[in-house]
Amino acid sequence: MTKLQSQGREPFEAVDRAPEAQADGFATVRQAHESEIAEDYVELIAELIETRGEARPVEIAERLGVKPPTVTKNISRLKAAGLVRREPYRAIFLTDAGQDLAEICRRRHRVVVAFLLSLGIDKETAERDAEGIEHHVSGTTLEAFERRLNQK
Amino acid sequence: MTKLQSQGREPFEAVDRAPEAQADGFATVRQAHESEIAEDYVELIAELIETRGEARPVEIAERLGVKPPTVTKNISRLKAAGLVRREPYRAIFLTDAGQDLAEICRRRHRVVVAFLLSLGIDKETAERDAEGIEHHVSGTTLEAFERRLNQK
DNA sequence: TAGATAAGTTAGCCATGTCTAACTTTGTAC
DNA sequence: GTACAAAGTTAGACATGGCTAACTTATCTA
Repeated sequence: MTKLQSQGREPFEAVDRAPEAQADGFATVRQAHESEIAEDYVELIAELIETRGEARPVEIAERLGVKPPTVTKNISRLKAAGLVRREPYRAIFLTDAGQDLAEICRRRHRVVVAFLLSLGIDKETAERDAEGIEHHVSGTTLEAFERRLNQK
Repeated sequence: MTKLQSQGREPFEAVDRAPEAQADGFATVRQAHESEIAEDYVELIAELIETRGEARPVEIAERLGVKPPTVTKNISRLKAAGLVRREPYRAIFLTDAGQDLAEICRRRHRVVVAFLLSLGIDKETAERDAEGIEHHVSGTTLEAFERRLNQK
């Protein structure tokens, strides 16, 4: 666990943590990065299927701000991971696992955005920051956000 | 800008954003990833200098949970970026630019941790989540966190 | 139904960030 | 002052996630 907080020289003193705990934290962040792409893709695919009727690479590329070959490559990885189902040159569908993941991500995304908005942050910033923050919000923290949202 | 929120079928409806705004958001996240390592390193180096008197690769490796060669490689990049000063086989020092960045990062880190703690989240989780979240918190959001902290 | 255009893929490049194995340097303890 | 252990570096591999250029497939339209 963590040691006690130190003397309080500064307004918010750094919590002095055990090296392994700190290393674990960074490992968690690195792991989160690896799943971010999968999460962003399934989230976006679910969104596109809902709003557009289907998810096409060209649209995914546009929304993510990347080029089509990047999408092709990443979709293959998603397929290998069992998250999407698809034939070459056709639209992209989510497997059950993909849909479950999308559901979790979209819900988490909405909670984070709503929470930021509740702090008085403007929509554009809330969406922008949520995009990055959401992947690093643990279940515990997400619950805290929801608790705060409900008690308002 | 964003369109208006839609019908509200779900508890938190997804905000329907223009594709370019969304793409910008993802681009911002990708950019943030590129500076994360630099930020983590200078933050940690500043911390080690303060608490241990000097920053050594072996300790950085231990704290970040990576192997020494990884640290060597990343420190070279930091040196190339003008953030650290150092001779091979000797301790690592921050340049003025590195110190400025460290200061900003440490302050942001402390605010994020304090904010999470203020939501009733336990220390270990707060530290862990902050490690990932801090790199994606814009100035606007950081201010909102501080405002909230001060008004308690 | 033939061509043109748009969409999608493949191939191959690059940078990042991790690793292991092997080597060099530093510092210390006799 | 030498030898050994610890710290640090170098070399080289690998996966990820971008890109461009060139090719293939699908679609639409005249």
